[in-house]
Amino acid sequence: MSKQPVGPLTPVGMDDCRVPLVNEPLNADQAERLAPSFKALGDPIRLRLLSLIASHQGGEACVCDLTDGFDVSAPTISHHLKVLREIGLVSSERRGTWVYYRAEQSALDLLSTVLSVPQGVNA
Amino acid sequence: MSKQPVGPLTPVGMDDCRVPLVNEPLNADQAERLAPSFKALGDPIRLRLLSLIASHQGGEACVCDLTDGFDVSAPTISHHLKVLREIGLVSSERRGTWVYYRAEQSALDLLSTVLSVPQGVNA
DNA sequence: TCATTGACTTGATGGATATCTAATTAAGTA
DNA sequence: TACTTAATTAGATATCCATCAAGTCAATGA
Repeated sequence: MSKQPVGPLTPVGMDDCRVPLVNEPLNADQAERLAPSFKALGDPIRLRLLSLIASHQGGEACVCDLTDGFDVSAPTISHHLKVLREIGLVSSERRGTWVYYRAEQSALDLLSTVLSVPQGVNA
Repeated sequence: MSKQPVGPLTPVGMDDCRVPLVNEPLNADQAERLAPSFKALGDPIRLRLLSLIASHQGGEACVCDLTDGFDVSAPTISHHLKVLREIGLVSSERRGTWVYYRAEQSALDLLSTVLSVPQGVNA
């Protein structure tokens, strides 16, 4: 119980991270909360899955729409979706036989902001 | 020679990646070129180093300015700086006794764009 | 030339992780 | 109930990676 399992990105407690990292140095705490999200994006399969989900009609996609076009097994896809879900980059919902994944745009937006380079920084 | 060591982000050949991943699905090739950069950001120490460098006076920082405030050894810092440099997120230059690191803003900007969520996407 | 300081490289190690097969759960249907 | 399909979990394995101690390289100065 001494080390919590890296909570999700969206819910709360990340507001102090919604700042470009070029503006001021991240402190250790902020860095440790942000890094796992970037790590989750650091796998090509997860990046493609997220992009597939986020760009899909209606902002969500069924797992059955995601398994094609990858050279890995279904359990591996499932594993990567779990990583994305646990970090809060996507959410999932079961509807009947199928499970649908939805991209969490606010989480994406936060990470985008962290990496953004505001005009006129460090001329 | 069959598998190149994942080239840097900035130089060239990344222009086709400068698109929000919510706009259309990343293809396998794009994902494999982008993922290593996010992976590089996926470590809290590297995130802090990058932020320290990027936010430092003049847009650059000496290694001697970076080693304090971390709980890891100097070789470990050096290792993380190398990872950031080889992926193209920072560049380095020796001036006399000291080595200075500079953030590559165009690389940061590219990654920020990839994660950005344009208004009105997937209502 | 030798000593000092800054930075990096090397080599080893423990822990994390991507992947698979096999088994399991969940929902629908004959 | 039994069968089928969708998706996940469990367990095993091979690889990757963060870290450190020790050694090396580079620049400066006594």
